[in-house]
Amino acid sequence: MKLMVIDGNSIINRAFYGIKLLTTKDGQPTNAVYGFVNILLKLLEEEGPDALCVTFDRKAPTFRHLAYEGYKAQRKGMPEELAVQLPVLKAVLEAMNIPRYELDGWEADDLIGTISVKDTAAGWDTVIVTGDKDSLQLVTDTTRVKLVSTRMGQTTTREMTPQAFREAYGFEPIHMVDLKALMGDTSDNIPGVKGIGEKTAMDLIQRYHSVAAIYQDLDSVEAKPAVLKKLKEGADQAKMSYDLALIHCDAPIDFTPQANLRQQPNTGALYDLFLKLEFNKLIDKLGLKAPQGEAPREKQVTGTCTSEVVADRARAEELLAVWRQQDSVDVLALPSLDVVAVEYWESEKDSHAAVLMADKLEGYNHILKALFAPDIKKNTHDVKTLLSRLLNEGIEGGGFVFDTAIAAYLLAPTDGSYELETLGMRWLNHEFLKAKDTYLAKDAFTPLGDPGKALGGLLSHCALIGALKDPMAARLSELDMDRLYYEVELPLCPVLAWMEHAGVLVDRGALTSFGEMLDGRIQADEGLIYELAGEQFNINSTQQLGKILFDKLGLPPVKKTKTGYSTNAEVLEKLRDKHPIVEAVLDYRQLAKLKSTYVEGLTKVIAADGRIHTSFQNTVTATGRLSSTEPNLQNIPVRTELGAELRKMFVAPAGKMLVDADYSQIELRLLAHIAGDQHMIAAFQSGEDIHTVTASQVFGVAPEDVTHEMRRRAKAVNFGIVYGISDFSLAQDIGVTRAEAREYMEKYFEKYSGVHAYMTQVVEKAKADGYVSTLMGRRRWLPELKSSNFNLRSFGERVALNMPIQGTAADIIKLAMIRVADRLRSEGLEAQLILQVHDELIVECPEGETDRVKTLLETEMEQVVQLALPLIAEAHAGKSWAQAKG
DNA sequence: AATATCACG
DNA sequence: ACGTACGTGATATTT
Repeated sequence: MKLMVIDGNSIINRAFYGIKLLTTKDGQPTNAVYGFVNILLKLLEEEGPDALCVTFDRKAPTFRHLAYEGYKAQRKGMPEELAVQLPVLKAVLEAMNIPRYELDGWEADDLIGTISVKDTAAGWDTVIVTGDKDSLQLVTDTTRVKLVSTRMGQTTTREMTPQAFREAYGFEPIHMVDLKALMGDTSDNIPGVKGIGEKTAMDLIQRYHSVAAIYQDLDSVEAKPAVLKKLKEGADQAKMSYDLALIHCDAPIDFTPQANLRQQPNTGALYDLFLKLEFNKLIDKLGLKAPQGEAPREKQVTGTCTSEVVADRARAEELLAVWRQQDSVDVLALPSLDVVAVEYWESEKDSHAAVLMADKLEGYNHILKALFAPDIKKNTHDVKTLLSRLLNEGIEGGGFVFDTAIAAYLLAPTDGSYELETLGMRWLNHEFLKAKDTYLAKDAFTPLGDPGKALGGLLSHCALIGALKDPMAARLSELDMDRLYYEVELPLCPVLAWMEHAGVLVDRGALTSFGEMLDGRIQADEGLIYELAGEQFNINSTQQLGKILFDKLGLPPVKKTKTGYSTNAEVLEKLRDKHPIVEAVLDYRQLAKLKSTYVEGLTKVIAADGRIHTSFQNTVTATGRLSSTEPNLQNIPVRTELGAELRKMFVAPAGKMLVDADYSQIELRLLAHIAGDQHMIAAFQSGEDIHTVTASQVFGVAPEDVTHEMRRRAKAVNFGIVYGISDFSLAQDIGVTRAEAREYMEKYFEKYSGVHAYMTQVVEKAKADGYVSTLMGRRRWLPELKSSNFNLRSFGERVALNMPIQGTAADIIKLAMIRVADRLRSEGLEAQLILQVHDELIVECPEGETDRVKTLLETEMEQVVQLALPLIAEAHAGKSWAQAKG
């Protein structure tokens, strides 16, 4: 029979430091508990013990840095985020019916020792699970130690049996105490003998086995005179350290292994706990169910839902008429649009769902057109994607009044994914089938799949949209995001869908020949690099490149990454003069990037119409910006001459033009406005170049005497401020000393005192409120600000500075897009918005509309909001993106 | 799946 | 004393 005893404090510590900080949606940290439970489950599977228990420290401080207050024995220096998780872990253990041992005045180690001794006496084997090496002294033929370490979420264990121990240390496990007595252990506050380190101590214990043996006849000990002297002087320290290191196996606890036999967990209690902790994966993995007796909202969500598969045209028309009378109906469609579920609520409780299927309905396309017309008000999940797909089928959808995906995004913009089943869990405490297992499964609605199950999933998710709408809408109102939601985010969706549908024309031939030119130059670089390196290798492998540059050619490594040498452009730039290969690698890198990411990447996604149709993501960024995927058209090169060539490949079709309008310095202007800084506002109102004005202030010279270098540095300061800069990073960025950088910043804050005041005030307010927000009320929650981790907290502070600015710029251009699209349409222009690049809009229009479009863009972009200073947008037209960029 | 790099605002 | 700028996405390599 086998008992597993876990060192609770040690393992929760390892879990805490080994797993990145996780929190629930209200900011409660959970990573240590999560890690502990996972380690526990893994070990149970690995060992399959017959009995199981966990021990915890309750020991008064031995030394200075341990604090003690009643039962809450807590190491001083134990971060708050970890301390609050201890009681949670204990509650989880209780729900799992795992016995716990803790005793005032005793450390977890002592309890473990006592338990292992009693275990052995009872004829049981013991497995000790801990992260600390102290317990190794307990290893015997019947007691093993599993040493656990957790890094980057990965847990590894090392098994210590007597043999393994002897191989590792060269003496018996019991003499671990003696080793510690000599060498000490800072983490446990064991002083050891002054001046004796690991090497000397190991050597002594390997030869003499114990402290007692060494001190019994110190004169006969063979060692360097210096060591002997230290031993002699440290006799008291050795004795005391021995006592400290020795695990006491006589704790007064009532223990029999039989009392710790494995028990089934209390699944109801565990479910409740894990739900609160948002351990949804664990709930799934353990197959936990809600406790009996309360069926949370189940009735309301799925209980009285009747459903039908619409079989004929007449019935469809009948339903369409009913839906037109509803305040709103819930709609959920497959990506193919071949199956669409529509549900409406006949009363508070009763809902009816209809399923439209392409292969069961004549005139299906016509019915979809009617359903998605504006006179039927609809709620759905991810309306932008739906509208985009509808456009591909020739249907212009409208009448969408609520989108659960966008609502979830505005309420928690850092969550990253907003799957319906996850929202169901978060908002309704109810577990739903997963989309991927049902209606989005492979072959879901074909006989190859499980059509019944697919339909069930689709209907429950459709009903879920309806159930989520009210609580989410209420929350949006509560947080003052009504206008942002209903007047910005929702109306932007059709605009984005149209942009995706329109796409941008690409000159495939030009792209191909550009690629061929690159190929030639890449091969030349390759040859040169191999020759200079004296061998062939994979230049794309940073590891192989590092070996060549720093090992073989002996260049000085500038920086390390966690896997080896850093070889990034910043490093290579510093090594440019040291060896001709460096320049060749830099050139190769640039060319390879252009070839693989842009020439090849873009060629792959040119559609049949010769155009590229990106996807704009509107529920991704933490600040409210859009992002662009498959392909990303928001990072097409422009900064280098060669890269900018690519923009010549984005063209207007015959008879049309591209018009590109971008905001001038929108983020700095917003900083001036939000901070209410009179000097910066005045600087912008004067119409002078802002970086030159800043340079003249910081360097104390007249604007006309500002040199190119001064302007460059001032520009870096301006940008840095928006990002929450430090003098260190500014110095690094512009290549001056830290002191100089600090001086620039001081001068800057002297002049722009409003900006300085804003920077301190916004962080303070964020700490008090727990969030920051933009001009239009977009929020980002900042639990990081409460962290005891300096880096994390500092990050939170920088985000608090930056998000209101970047986010307000995002709000503004989104509203501008809606206005521009509205006006283009209402004025009967053929012009079409096709791209957005954060502060830049691109329109394709007939040549004859060019001037009107330029003016329209500039006006709408500038007039979106009235600030304490003007917003400036400038438009240019051309036959290609390169030309239109101005 | 994680890491390093580099393209953009 | 800490460790060092905000927000994205794609590619290639390595595990």
